[in-house]
Amino acid sequence: MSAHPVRLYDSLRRQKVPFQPVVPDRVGVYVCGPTPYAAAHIGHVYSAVCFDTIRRGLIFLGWQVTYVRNITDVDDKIINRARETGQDPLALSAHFTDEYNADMARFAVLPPDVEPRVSTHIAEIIAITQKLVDAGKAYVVDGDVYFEVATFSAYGRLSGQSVDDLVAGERVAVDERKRAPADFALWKAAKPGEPAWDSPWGRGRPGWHIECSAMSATHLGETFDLHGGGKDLVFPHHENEIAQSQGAHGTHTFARYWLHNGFLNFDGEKMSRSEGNVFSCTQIEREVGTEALRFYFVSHHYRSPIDFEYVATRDAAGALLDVKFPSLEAADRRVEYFYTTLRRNDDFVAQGGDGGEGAVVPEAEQLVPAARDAIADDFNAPVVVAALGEAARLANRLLDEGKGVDKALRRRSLARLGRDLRAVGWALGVLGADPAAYARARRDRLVRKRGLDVAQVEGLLAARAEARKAKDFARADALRGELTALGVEVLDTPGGTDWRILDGAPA
RNA sequence: GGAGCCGUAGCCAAGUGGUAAGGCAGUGGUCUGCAAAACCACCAUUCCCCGGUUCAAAUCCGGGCGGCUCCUCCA
Repeated sequence: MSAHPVRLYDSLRRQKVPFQPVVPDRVGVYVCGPTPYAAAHIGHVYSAVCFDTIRRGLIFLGWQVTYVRNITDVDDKIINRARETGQDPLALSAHFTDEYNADMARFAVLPPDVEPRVSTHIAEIIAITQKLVDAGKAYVVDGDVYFEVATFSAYGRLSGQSVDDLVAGERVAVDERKRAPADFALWKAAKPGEPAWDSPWGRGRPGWHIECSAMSATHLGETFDLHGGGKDLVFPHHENEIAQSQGAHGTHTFARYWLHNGFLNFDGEKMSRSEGNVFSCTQIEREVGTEALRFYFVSHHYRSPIDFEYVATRDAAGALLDVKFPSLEAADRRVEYFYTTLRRNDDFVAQGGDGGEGAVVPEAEQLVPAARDAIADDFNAPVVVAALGEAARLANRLLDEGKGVDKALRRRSLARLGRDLRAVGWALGVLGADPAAYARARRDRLVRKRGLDVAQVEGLLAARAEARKAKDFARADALRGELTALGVEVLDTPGGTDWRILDGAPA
């Protein structure tokens, strides 16, 4: 089976274009990963989820994907943090790398096929730097090596900047030793206490940017398919990568398509520690569950910025007491709907079979092609989410109204819908859990948040069951009222009475 | 100062030339001892404003207004 064709928005061309791979049916993807110097926050999650969803989408469409996501483990931020805490910089970044990967796994982000680190690619970085020096595109000053931007005429094409404007807008003090203000470091001479390696220019360490040129060439080749990253990386990081890579390897090499995800904003403001809107992965998991965040993210197109809603309760001094995420709670309810549907569907198929081979109702065949079309059109995940909703509604309708439909046809259709909901869910990184496990985890989380006494709830439920059995509906309703006051919703089903936490109930 | 993005119903959000997906909330209904869940129906003559191009514009062009981002090693 050959891969389904894809159209994608290329940041460099600034338009949607048909994707042409270097090698048929294969895609090499390089995504700029984290610089691990502190715990990951939901901004990291958004970036990781955007490209994970693109990766899953490509796989769903039949492409053989090689996914490379680097770790920048040698960097000023890491060195500074290590100095503050008295740790070894590489040990510190290794620690936060492990934490980062564990955090991303919670949000169903697949591990990369290759996860290269700066510290293990020093030789490759030196080699490409040497190539640039030899070609007269970089120069050495006091053990530093700088890329000379003037040697690359296309500089600024990706970001829409002109070199002259960059000089005019320069806000940081210009290093007088550089030939031009826009020139940037490929290699930095060692300073005391910093990690350093031997090089032809003396001991030192790589500058920022060069590692991605070296590592992408090493693992994907000098020309590869897709390069991704956050919009903030367009300038200078990606611009510099292009200049370095093409300077070293030739003009028409490097990434054939550039993908950039939008940023997360918070009530119109940028995320920052001082605003108190840097939310951790653990905090999200505790408040709304990880799948709610993933579902919320894939309900937006990856290129659009997300204005992230939160409601903070603060004390008189302005310190944060509590944070709520209403839009994530809504996403969690929607996720619950899908799992409830899957659970009903699973039970139905498990009890009476899948109807064997044969046709299904026509609407039940629409989910996969609809998802395929949406993914193939610049990875339009929100449209896939809509298609999932249509399919779940159809499943519920078939489950509700069996009469008038051929028995085996109905079973086949439902079995098909159950499979396809999961397959398409996989493409978005959602609906991968066991429905019962999801329901349990959700209830446990809400019980914990509300500080509910489960034994008390179960006692009231038992009493109500007695009353109902005795047809004492007045008493049953009174008990329901008590449970409602506790924030518990009682669900009478043919299979018995279940309960859940009432949404919006007092904490 | 330079570069770029965005403005679609009460809210969230697709749609980039062919006559407004989907979700939340809301209203009515089916079902139910009562509920909930689920399902059905209704819910933008219109896409920030003003011009223009076109047989046709939310989509293209010009001009406003409003919000945001990058140029600060922040994902």
